[in-house]
Amino acid sequence: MTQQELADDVVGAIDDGHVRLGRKRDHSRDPEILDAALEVLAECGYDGMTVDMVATRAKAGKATLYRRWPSKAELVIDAVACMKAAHSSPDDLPDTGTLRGDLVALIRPHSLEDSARKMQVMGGLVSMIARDPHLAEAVNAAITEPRARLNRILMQRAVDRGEVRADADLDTISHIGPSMTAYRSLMQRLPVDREFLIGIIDGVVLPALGVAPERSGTPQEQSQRSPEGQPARR
Amino acid sequence: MTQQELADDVVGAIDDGHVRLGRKRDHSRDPEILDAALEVLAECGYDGMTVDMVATRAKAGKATLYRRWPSKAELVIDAVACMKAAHSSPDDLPDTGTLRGDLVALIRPHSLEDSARKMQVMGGLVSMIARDPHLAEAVNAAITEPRARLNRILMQRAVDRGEVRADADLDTISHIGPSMTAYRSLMQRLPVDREFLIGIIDGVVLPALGVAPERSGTPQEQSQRSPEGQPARR
DNA sequence: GCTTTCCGGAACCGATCCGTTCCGTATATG
DNA sequence: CATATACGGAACGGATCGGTTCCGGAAAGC
Repeated sequence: MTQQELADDVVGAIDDGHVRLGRKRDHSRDPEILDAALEVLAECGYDGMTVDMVATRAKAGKATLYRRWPSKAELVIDAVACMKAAHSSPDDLPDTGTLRGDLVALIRPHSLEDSARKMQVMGGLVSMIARDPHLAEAVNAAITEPRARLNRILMQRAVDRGEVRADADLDTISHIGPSMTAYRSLMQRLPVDREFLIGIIDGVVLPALGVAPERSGTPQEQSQRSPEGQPARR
Repeated sequence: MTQQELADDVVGAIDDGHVRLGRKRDHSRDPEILDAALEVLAECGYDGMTVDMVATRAKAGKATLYRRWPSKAELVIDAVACMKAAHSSPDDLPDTGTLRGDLVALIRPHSLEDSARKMQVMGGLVSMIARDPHLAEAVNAAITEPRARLNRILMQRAVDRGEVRADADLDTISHIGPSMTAYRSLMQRLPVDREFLIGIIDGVVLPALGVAPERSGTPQEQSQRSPEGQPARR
């Protein structure tokens, strides 16, 4: 607890990547552990999650976890923070020429699944967010902000193209999707599927941006055109 | 759970208000207890709330609570269910002549405060909602649905007046306010004030309903009075 | 005034969980 | 092969909490 731990924290000072892990902890198993933490977090929520569950699922010992993180809270904060990593790759930015096309292009099975998982994690953390500003910041930086930023970028591009009104409140509008998705998923417990999201885009987001509801069929009129992938109009 | 409880549930059969509380539990202190439960729930969340806290705050003994409710979970469900009572009074239905006026009229200090409290309770229950369908139903019936219905009624009236498009998806649009309020309050931890709500009404809800912003220069400065004959609806 | 009933308060029990400690072992170094 | 290190696993200690039991006393009924 004293000299022992302090000595452990002395870095080996040689950083040639692979050899000489010498003194300091190597963190090589962090990803598995953090992933397991997120998994349990999504399933059981913060209070329902136990450190043993995480250790077991990561096939690690509880001691290993406590050698690396000082407490359950810090582990969770780290796990949340690491969600941001898998994001903001440039191919996540579609460019179909129209804002509607871009927004719809974001709806893919992988995206739905990823978003659903994030929502579950968020749901499990809500009650804790209210009491731990540090965690609140982590959630905001890892989940809330990236998602809104993505929308904001697409919308700003549309503004620059002259496709939408320049005076629209993008800060507010970029949160419509996340808000209604979270509410539907966590509070109403209804499925967040492609149909729902397209309804939001056509029925809420685009109108808020002053984009006229193009084309005959209003969103409500089932586009009996083709139930699955819409015929790529271009 | 068996004969004992069944016998207890036999009512004294005399309902002259004050005398002869005979066999059944009298429930006279239920309101204080349920209110205390909601208070603690809002502050600490479901898992952070202890039965002792509720008892202490209601100036009751823990035993009294367990005489009336079989478990913490049932107590919480009852507490949530009783939130619905204070609602749906007819004076909660403003009638200003325009939808925007009605929606704005709903924003009052009391309303903001009441809504904030409900959000806190909801936030404390989110992780539990995911795992207890019974509780999920209670939350939906007591919080989610009443709020959306109120919006839906006002909007439907506006539709009947011809103020908004008849083909708008009121089911979706009536959830915009609650969704964005919950997200802002619980996830982003930003204040839900009058300014924010008016921004939602003018920037999101009314545009989604096809009501042109009455404010200055926008694509079509259509007055909200003439509903623009829908081109061949249906 | 006496009895009955219920309530508030406190002690109690069993289970759970965080965080720590200990140990046998697998792996990497030399 | 010998040594050192960290790891997985298990057991432990302390604290908390759900739920139960018990008791002194207050209030209602006779």
